[in-house]
Amino acid sequence: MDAAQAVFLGKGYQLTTVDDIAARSGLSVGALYRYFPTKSDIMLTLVEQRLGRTPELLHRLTAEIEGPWERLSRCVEVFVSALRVRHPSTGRLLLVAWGEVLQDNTVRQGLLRRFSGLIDYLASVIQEGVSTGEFRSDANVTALASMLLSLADGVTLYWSAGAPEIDLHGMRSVVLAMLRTYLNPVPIREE
Amino acid sequence: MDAAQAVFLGKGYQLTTVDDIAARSGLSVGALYRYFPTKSDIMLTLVEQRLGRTPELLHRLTAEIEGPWERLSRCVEVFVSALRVRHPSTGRLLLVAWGEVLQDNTVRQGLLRRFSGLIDYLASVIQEGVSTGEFRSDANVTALASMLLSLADGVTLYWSAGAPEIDLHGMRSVVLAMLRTYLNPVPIREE
Amino acid sequence: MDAAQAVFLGKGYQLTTVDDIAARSGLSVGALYRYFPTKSDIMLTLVEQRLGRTPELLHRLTAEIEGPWERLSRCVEVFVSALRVRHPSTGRLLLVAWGEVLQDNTVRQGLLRRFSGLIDYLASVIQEGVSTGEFRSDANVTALASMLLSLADGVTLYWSAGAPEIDLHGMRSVVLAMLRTYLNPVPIREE
Amino acid sequence: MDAAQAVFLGKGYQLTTVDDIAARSGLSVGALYRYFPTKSDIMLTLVEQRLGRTPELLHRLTAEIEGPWERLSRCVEVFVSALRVRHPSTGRLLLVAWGEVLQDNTVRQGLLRRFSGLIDYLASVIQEGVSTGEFRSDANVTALASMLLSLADGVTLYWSAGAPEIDLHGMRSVVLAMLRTYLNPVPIREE
DNA sequence: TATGAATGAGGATTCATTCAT
DNA sequence: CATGAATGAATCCTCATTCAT
Repeated sequence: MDAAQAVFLGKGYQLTTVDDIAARSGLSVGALYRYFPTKSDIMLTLVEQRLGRTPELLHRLTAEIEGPWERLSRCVEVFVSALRVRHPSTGRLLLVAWGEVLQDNTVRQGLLRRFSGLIDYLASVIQEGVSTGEFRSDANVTALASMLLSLADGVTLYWSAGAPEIDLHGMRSVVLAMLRTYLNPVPIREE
Repeated sequence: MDAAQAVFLGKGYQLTTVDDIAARSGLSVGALYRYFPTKSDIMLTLVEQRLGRTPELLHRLTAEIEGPWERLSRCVEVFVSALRVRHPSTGRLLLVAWGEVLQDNTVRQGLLRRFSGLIDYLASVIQEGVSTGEFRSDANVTALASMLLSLADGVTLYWSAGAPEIDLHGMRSVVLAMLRTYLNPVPIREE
Repeated sequence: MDAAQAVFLGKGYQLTTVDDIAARSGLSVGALYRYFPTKSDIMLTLVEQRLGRTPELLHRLTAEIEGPWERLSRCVEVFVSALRVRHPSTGRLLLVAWGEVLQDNTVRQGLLRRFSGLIDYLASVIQEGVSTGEFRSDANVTALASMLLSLADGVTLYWSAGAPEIDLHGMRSVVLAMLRTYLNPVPIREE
Repeated sequence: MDAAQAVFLGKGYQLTTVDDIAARSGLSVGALYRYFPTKSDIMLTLVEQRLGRTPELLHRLTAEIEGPWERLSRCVEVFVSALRVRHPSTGRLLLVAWGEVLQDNTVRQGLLRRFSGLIDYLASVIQEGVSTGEFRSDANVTALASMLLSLADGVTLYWSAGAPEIDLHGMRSVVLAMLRTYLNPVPIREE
């Protein structure tokens, strides 16, 4: 049923009618309202299910990688492949959700929670590198993490809005290169 | 009159009524419709006036700086101070505009045009550095430019949505440091 | 089950949903519909059970009193104590029922039947007094009976709606005094 | 516009659609909502215009009559002729209003205000008779007034609901006779 | 026989847009 | 040129009633 996120992706939240969702889902309006007290709650649920779980998903997909650098670069990979292949619609959903941030506070909370969750995880990955001495010791861990996340979401927005110039692979290389030179001035070259 | 963008910033586009705008602007609804054929056009005009001019504004504020690195870092500075001090409401406007991307194609075009404009300028700045040999020669100029822009807009979104953890100054430092180490592996150290 | 009249008394007929009734009664909606074909029928049954039986109830409570005057004044007493102590909720139910009179013809019939029944009984009581010569011979029996009943229901309405100024006991005294002086100009004084 | 009370009288408040009112009034729904923020407010306005003014209307029609008894009996006359000839629809409106008492508190307040207003006036009329010695000195003025009013409204309800047995003229005579014998034990006989 | 999920017509309300004044 | 009342389609949500299990 939640797969009726399709409708949101097509027209955005406000232009989507509850009737649209009902039609698409095969349910009746009434049935829909049995499970979601409000149109807004459908959106919220979507935000929590599809977007709110991103932190733990990222964790699951990268936690077992050994070595902070490998894990960090894996995060970048995961992001790129999610955007392009795995969950392209999640990117569009993020776009829809951002659109509701000003008009719906629960959605806003949901997005901010996702933000915090991802920051925390990224920060922990970087912090580990710093602790083991693999990354430069003067790195501002939190700032770096929020930078990466803001970048990721900014890319997601443009990508999902269909910006033609976005060269995902080029950007991935640049980011990885920058991270490496910044975090690992010399040693990485030896490996 | 357009200063009635205030209303959009407060409630978002969809929740704002034409009457709201009229009331705030002191005009009558009828008068409003003399100048804008459609509610959507008010938004579009806003997007073009306030957001579409960003490229030339950035150009004006940084073009006279000498030296590619100085100019590039100046861009970062300009961005941070615009967000925090100069045009904080423009950040929120960007947020509102992103919200309409899926529902209003002209708004989408406006945003993408702004994107291209900014990319072009940033790319030209970087390209100059590469050409003069000040920046590493293998830099992917376009990818770097879109990375910076995506980052900037991602930060703008979270900042305008009120994400508490955003440490603008920390991020600025990190970005500058990363850019420097990446673009200028050795020479910068000599300066 | 019918004790779910409680819900009607709280919100009125229209604002009460069948689900409310089901919840309050402990039955399921389906079960409810096994016994009552329609929401309206629940109301109708209530009207008949609780309001329609008023005539025979009044009869039972006063028929054995000897003497027309005593019986008539007993009717007044019964009314007052029913309203205040015995069946205050029946008063509210009458209020609810009156509200449906225009929208539901069966309810209307029910109320009018109750009206006739009570008129008939009151008229018979008065008629007896006239026949035995205890009451003035020129009394308009029916008009007097409907007057008493209209008065009773008018009082019930205001009382059930929570009119603050209603002084039930004062009104009882006035009514009794008026009835006595009117029906029994002189003789009653001797008794 | 308010003449669209016709629709309420026909179907009752709840069964009447805002569209019904609009159609009947010749306005569009939107226009209706320019003047009344809510369906409920239409009703409330009706209650205040048509029912709330009853006290002052009664005052105007009877205040100039000389003599308390004449004025009191004039009140009864006015009531009867209003119900039968002058404002029969106001009677039905009262019926509709009573129906909303439990579901709409503002309507309830309106009715109670009307009640107080009428009580006050009737009480003042009676009190005058008591003061001049024309009425018995031990009369419970307030109780008598509320009795008369409850009676009037009770009659109105049954009359408006179409109770067939209601003999308005008979009741008027009975009430006047009762009032006279009660208030004026002896002197009236001289007239 | 009981359950309660499903139905979907219906209703109050909003709001972009028009147009007579 | 300005005004703001009027329009009415469109939308979210409710709830009496049904019916498969």
